[in-house]
Amino acid sequence: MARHKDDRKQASREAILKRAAERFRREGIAAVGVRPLMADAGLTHGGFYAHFASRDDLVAATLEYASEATLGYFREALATAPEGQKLERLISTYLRPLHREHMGLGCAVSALGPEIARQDPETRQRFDVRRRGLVALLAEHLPEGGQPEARLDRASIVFATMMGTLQLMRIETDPAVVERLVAAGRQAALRLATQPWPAA
Amino acid sequence: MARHKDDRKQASREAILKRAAERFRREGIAAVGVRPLMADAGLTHGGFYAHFASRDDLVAATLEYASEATLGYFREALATAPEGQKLERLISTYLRPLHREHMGLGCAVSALGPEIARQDPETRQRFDVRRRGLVALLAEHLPEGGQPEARLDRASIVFATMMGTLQLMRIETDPAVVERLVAAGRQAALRLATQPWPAA
DNA sequence: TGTACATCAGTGAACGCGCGTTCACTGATGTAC
DNA sequence: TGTACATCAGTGAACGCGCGTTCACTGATGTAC
Repeated sequence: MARHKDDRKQASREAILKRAAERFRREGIAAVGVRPLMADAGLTHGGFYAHFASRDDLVAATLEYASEATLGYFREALATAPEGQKLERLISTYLRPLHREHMGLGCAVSALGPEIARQDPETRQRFDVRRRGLVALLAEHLPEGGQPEARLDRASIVFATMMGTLQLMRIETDPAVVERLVAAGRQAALRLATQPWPAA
Repeated sequence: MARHKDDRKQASREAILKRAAERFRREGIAAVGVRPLMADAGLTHGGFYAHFASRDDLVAATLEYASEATLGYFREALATAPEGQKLERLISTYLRPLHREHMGLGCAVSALGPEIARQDPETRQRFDVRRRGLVALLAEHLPEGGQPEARLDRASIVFATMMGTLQLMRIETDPAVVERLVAAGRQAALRLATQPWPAA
């Protein structure tokens, strides 16, 4: 059994993924090269291919890794929220100034949405499993009633509202407008989540 | 007077901007080089610097150009809509399957949001003038009443909802889900735009 | 109208550089006896 | 326990390539007389 060896290899892989997840989100997928990334992880570039088949393979793995981490973060935020305030907690955790600033540690869709849309369908599907996880988390805390599919649609739109608002906050340069966007976005998300949803 | 000469130069500049606006939106800003872009415009790469001080200068000019075009497109769509249906027209023009497919010709925020957020403040501000134009267009067709600032905040959130939904539609690979997102997104945008907006 | 000259958008070779990927190697660790 | 051997993550030089930018040039157009 080569247990310790495998552990060390796994630790290197984790280090690479962690740095990639942060830098891709902060600088954009296209802006981060294999060499600087490996240097960040304390390795040299040649070793990269012991962990990933190609840079594209890394991109897919990193999108999974980042969204898995975000999902975990929101699960934790929910766990510490008092009953009856879970939805509000979810919304105000997502839509806050801190999330605007720390692009490298936040929601991958808000940091990379269009770049993800340009990936091949397989990569998008692997990623989308986690995004659906976050939407499902939202759906669980919507008021009860309605068909499950309709609840998921609704949760998707609440997510779209928060995510879209966060992106606008990041483009905006005026701090006063950013604050107004946070407030208006939270309110809108809460309204969409809780108010009756008429038939189309 | 070197009128004709200036006209020709202006035509070249336009050709470059037009191709850049399309390719940046479709492939991402970082993915399009000066050389292939100039070839697309029927020129060789050396001439680029007769028109732009640098690639960054082109990026800023292109973002203005693309968003100006989108703004014009929506103004036209509004002009042909019957009175009383302008808001619906605006929403269903933005949020439709065609817009999902033609990333290269659509809203720059939906195609490049996070990449725009990474530009320097000056570029973002130049761009934001046009984005505000689109939001103002929305604000004009919100139900009357309320303070102008509050109306703009509201219009911004309606825009964020549509834009966020469009991005999710582009990540989604299942056509059935895409259709559900269009329907739910339109409904949510309309609700946010027309229903009473309680104080925060 | 015809000729000499000036302008300058556009050309394409060349610059240094970083990219993704390959590959012969090294050296620490784990296995066999 | 001690020694010989196998494994394989990690190293770093090298590959061909495209990048943004510069620059000496060309050649079509516009001006001057």
